Amino acid sequence: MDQLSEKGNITRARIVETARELFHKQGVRATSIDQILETSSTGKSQFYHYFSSKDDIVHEVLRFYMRIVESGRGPVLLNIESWDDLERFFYDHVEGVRMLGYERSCPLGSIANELASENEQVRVDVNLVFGYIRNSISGFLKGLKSEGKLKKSADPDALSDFSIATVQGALLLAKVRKDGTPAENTVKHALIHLKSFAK
Amino acid sequence: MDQLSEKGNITRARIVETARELFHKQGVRATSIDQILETSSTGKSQFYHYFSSKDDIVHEVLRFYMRIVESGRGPVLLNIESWDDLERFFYDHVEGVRMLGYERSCPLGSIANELASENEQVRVDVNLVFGYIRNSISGFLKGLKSEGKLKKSADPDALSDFSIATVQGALLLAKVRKDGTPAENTVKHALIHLKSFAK
Amino acid sequence: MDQLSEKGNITRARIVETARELFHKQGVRATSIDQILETSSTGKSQFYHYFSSKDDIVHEVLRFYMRIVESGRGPVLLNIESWDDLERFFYDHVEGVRMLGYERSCPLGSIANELASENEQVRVDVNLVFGYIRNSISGFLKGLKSEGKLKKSADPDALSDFSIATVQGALLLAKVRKDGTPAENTVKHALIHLKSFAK
Amino acid sequence: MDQLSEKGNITRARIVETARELFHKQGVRATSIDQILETSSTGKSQFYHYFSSKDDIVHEVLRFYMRIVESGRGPVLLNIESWDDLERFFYDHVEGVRMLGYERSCPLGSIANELASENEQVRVDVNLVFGYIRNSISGFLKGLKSEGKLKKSADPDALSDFSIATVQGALLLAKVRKDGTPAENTVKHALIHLKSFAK
DNA sequence: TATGAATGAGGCTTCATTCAT
DNA sequence: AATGAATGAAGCCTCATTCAT
Repeated sequence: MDQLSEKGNITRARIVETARELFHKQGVRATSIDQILETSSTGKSQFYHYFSSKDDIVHEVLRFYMRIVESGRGPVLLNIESWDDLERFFYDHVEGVRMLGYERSCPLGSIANELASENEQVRVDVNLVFGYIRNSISGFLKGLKSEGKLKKSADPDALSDFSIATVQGALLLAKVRKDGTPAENTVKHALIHLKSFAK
Repeated sequence: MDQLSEKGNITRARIVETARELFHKQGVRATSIDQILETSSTGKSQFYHYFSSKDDIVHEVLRFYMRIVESGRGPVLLNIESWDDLERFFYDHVEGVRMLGYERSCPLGSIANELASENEQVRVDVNLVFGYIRNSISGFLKGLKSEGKLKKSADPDALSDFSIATVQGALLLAKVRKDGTPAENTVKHALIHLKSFAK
Repeated sequence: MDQLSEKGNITRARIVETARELFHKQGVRATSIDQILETSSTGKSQFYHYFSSKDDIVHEVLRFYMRIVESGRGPVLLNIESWDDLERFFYDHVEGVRMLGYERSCPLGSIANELASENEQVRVDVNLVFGYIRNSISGFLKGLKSEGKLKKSADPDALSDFSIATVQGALLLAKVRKDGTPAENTVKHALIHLKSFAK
Repeated sequence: MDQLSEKGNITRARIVETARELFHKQGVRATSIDQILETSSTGKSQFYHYFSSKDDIVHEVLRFYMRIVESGRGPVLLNIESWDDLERFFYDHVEGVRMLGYERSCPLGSIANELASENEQVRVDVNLVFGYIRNSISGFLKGLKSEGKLKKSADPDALSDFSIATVQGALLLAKVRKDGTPAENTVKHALIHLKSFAK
């Protein structure tokens, strides 16, 4: 019984993981449920045992990203506690797309871009993740500020948004150029700007 | 004779314009050819009289943006000749998505994000437009530099990439947040950073 | 369980049988997948559950003929072991098209004629069937030869090709004339010629 | 005026010639009117100026073959007046498909095979051509007979049908095998058989 | 005689989803 | 928990044909 349900969880996890990868690689609409099942070697109609619809698995994938982010187990450092961490936050992202040949941008940004206008749930889901990151960065900056290590003119929330936007734009530009240089330039200058507020 | 060919061009232009609008609103994959034809009140299969495939009309839409950009007739100031122009470049973009209720991001960025990985032509097309804008900005900065009005440490090309990326990221963030504030914060700081190189 | 899979197989077999009949009656290109499904009372898009494409079902139909030929369950005697068998081989074919009002020729020849130039798989598939028949006839003739019952000048392989070609030509002529006489004349003379090598 | 109508005739002839070639190469159904017009560099809708329908141009192509046959200007000797002529009749056909890489069979046989069952006009048209050839051969044989140079048992009409059928079958076999050998074997034996009636 | 825009039916194929077991 | 057959709408595209000039 327990074994079975565990097996189920494994199957379910395999489907989510495959979907996540395919959504990132080619987009949500370009990915059919059949392709997810084939790629994950899952028998047809297993899908509707675990998920209620395609929208549902998109939601699950986004929740998966949220869990990754919360747990800190992802490939990108998100728990920002120092200027070095913030630098890693930026460069981890650029390194991430470099490893994929600059053929993908941020998986969350992509999905949001594709679906946010017609699927409010997607927008909210992505917002949650972005919000978490935002809090991580602004928390760090607020800490600095309370320690008197940040200029008074610095607005932690605004600078967090600036950071997230810059990363998103950098990754998109890398994909369009199929080259990491513009992304590196972007994050480099973003960091220079952010650090200009340090005292 | 002239009327006829004009009529044809009108139909064609109507299809392109409708496609452009729908692609921006809901994405390319979410837009069916039938929907383009219905929305533009065009009889079925006129489409393939003017375009060879769906990819073809995507290409045409992107070429349309290129023409808009080259002619300077678009809603965004792209012919950058002063710091004020650069400021307008950033804020025109934010204003553009504000008018659409923050439900869309950059039409070019969206299409690239959705299709660039699987459609090289799309990537190249978007690159052309981005390249034009990049040249416009870096041209301005290079001019400043030759006049001694820009710090020597400033790299015009890198700063152009930074500008484009920030705008793209800002618009995406506006869409995800359904709110213009983060975008405004982003472009504000981008401008501060850019101007920090002025002498 | 068994019933289910049988039900599936039955659906599939029904599709193949209907396709086979329609291909023979009106040609492959003249037969739409929709027509196959309607005629076989199969719900739409069941088709792609069992076959990957139209080419695929053509392939399956040709494989069906191959199985018929190998199993000897077809309406034509193909297991040639005597002069009488060879005679029946010829006359079975003519009788076959007579029953269909001389409105069709050989189903394999038709499909090959229509598609072999653009579909190598079809050519290969038909070749396999023709090759089987060729071996059957030449095997018989070689047997005769080894028993000294065939003139030394007789070339079993060449005479097999001659037999197959004559049958194909006879059936086509019957269709063009909507009359069996020329086909009968053809196979009669083919047999006379073949028997002229008997000792 | 005259020039114009002549120009028209040239356009028309070009369309017919292109259609003839494409029908032979890939079949009638596989050839679209658009393809005919494109291949012949003819503006669209010129077609319906000269022909009333696709069936009509098929008819015209078949009438073209009839005229070729009647005029004796074709690549195949059809005016049979000697055993040598008959031999050439057979070998010209095989040589004809050899030059086309054994990728096509008889253009008339192909069209008949594809359409005769559903288009009576096509059947009649092909029959006319085949009938002409039949008369040519049987005329020769009847002449021989009246001169006492043919065995009494020989039936000129039956042997003509046999000749036509063998050629058709030979060409089809060449196409299926993508090799001329079986066709050569077939016509060789057909000739042996025919000559066996010579006195 | 000539042009090309327009039409609409239909072809092949894919999709998300449900059903029966 | 799992299987795969079944469904029907919809997607992209091609076709033969007609219209307007």
